[in-house]
Amino acid sequence: MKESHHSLRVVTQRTGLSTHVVRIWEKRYGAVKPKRTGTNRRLYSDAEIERLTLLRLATVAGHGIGSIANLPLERLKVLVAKAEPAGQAQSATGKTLSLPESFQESCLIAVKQMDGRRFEQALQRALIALGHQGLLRQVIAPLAQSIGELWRAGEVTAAHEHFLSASLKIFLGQMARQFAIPDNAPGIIVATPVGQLHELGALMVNTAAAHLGWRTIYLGTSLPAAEIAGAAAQNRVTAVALSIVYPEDDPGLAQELANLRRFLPPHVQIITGGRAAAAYGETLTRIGALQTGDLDEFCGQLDALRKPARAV
Amino acid sequence: MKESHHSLRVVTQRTGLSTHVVRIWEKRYGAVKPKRTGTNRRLYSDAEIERLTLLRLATVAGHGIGSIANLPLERLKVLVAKAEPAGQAQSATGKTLSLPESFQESCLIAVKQMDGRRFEQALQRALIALGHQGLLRQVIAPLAQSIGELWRAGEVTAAHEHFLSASLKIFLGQMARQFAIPDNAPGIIVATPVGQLHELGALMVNTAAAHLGWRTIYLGTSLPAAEIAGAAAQNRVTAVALSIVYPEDDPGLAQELANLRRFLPPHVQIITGGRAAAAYGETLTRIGALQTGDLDEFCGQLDALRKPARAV
DNA sequence: TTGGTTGTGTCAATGTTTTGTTTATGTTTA
DNA sequence: TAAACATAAACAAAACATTGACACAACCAA
Repeated sequence: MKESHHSLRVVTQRTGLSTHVVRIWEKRYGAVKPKRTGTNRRLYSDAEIERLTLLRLATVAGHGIGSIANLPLERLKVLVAKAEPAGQAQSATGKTLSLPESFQESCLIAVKQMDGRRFEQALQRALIALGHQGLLRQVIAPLAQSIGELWRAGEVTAAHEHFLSASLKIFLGQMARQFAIPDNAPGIIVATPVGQLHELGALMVNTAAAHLGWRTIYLGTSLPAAEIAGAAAQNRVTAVALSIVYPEDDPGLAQELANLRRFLPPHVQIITGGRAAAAYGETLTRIGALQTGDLDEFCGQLDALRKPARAV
Repeated sequence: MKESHHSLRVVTQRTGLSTHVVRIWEKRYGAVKPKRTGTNRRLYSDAEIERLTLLRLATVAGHGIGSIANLPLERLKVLVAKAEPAGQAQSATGKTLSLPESFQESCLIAVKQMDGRRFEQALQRALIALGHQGLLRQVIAPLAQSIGELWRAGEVTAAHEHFLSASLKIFLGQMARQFAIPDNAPGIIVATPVGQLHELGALMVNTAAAHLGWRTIYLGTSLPAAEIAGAAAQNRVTAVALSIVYPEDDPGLAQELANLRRFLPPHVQIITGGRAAAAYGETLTRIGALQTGDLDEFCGQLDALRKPARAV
């Protein structure tokens, strides 16, 4: 039982709600009842943050806050879980295993059946149980990896892989949009460089950055350096994140990366990640790009970047 | 049990009906009888939402609302399951006072600023004003076309085009999943054949089909014929929709299409559309594929297919 | 054919309720 | 001292309800 306490700022960061809304929900509807410090500052528990997150998801799904603010946690989860699909019936599962493996399992089953609705429900449940970061790291990332292995092993077809990829793209894209990012938040461009067609990694990065409160500008795959730089200048971003996954030996890519560094304003940080990023390590080091091994590390780097990036 | 109560807003999101229609169906035909809050707001149960969903699907299939509004749930399910012949052919009303051009304009502004949030807001407003079909035909389709022209004219960069494409993909994907589709609805696979990398057309088709009450299985781009056929067999679909946009002279594609026809069960209809589809017209005719010029036509063909559709 | 009737979806006007945002003013923290 | 937090009140914008009217297609009768 962790009884950690968080400030309002952390709450807004993690729920995507504004400070005003959090306070007014407390005052008008008693949605949460945070403890106070000796000097009257609010202190939120993890449970309350989860509750606020669920409330936001439910309001996005169309429910009025006034009519759901006092619902018990379980009811909220039910509301959110079947928010998107108007499906009914399947309440039978009963078991609420919180193990990431069980979520991967149910996702995989849905993918094998190519059942988009069930797949999304599984993801939604995982989101509720594990949170945004947990969903990304413990379910989606392993899933994207294992589908490739299953395909090579002949257990699933390319169609299943396509299905997973297409479904995940939509889910991730929509997930990143759910956060209320203030206009003065630091900006980051997310894309893949020319020749890199693998999109999932970029979308995961995009979602993670949005969850940390960054204003993300997602530009998809295979974008030339000049275009990235142009977009960076137009939007005054703090960083550019590139996902490099598949071709490990593209000679043009090294050149492209060097160009990007030259075109970009010097204060804009380049961050790279993905399976094939290490193959271009030398170039990346030379141009001063941060290299990221996994999402955890990426989040840490974003947090570090955030401090000095106050003034826009 | 859980006599959960939902606001009118939730109903519109889950059924795809407008608030006006929901209210008028209640008033004129007593289609549902929602409870009220102390302040006279309507409160719908899950059962009523399901009922309204079925009613919408039945009206789309050609039934007059006045003659089916009072049918018991079971009868409605039967009606929808084997969408009977009745009147058919929804004609487009066409006239819209809030001109679509203004929506295109505000969308374009958001794209030029690469402001994802504003873009989505603009689309959302257009959705409310024009409805699902109107949004697709009068805003999204023209938008996707005009961005290409603007790019060739040098008024926007490739980054803007990427931004639009990435944002639209997410929006369309999410739009398609909002409808409550019964499990016994006829299925359709949506994809693009090998070599066809343009995804937007397929996503629009996917959304339109979902709105018409089809159970869609979206598989993304560049899928080999064998894979499509495999997915079709596994999911017992009624049709396969292919979007063919860019390479107009791919000799492999004709072969691929012929293979698809051979691999598919004979009763599965192939429907093709997209700018470059006509270039393969001869092959398409030979394999008995339906060729679609625009979304309107596509919707008509889906309606026609529904009648003889027999879930194996 | 014409002209009326019916069924159906949409729109406008008006008032109420709900909800998010802003303002004003004072306190705490770094 | 500047930025973040707190409270309360006021403001503004959605969303909702109700009524009445209108547009348009389909159908029917003269």
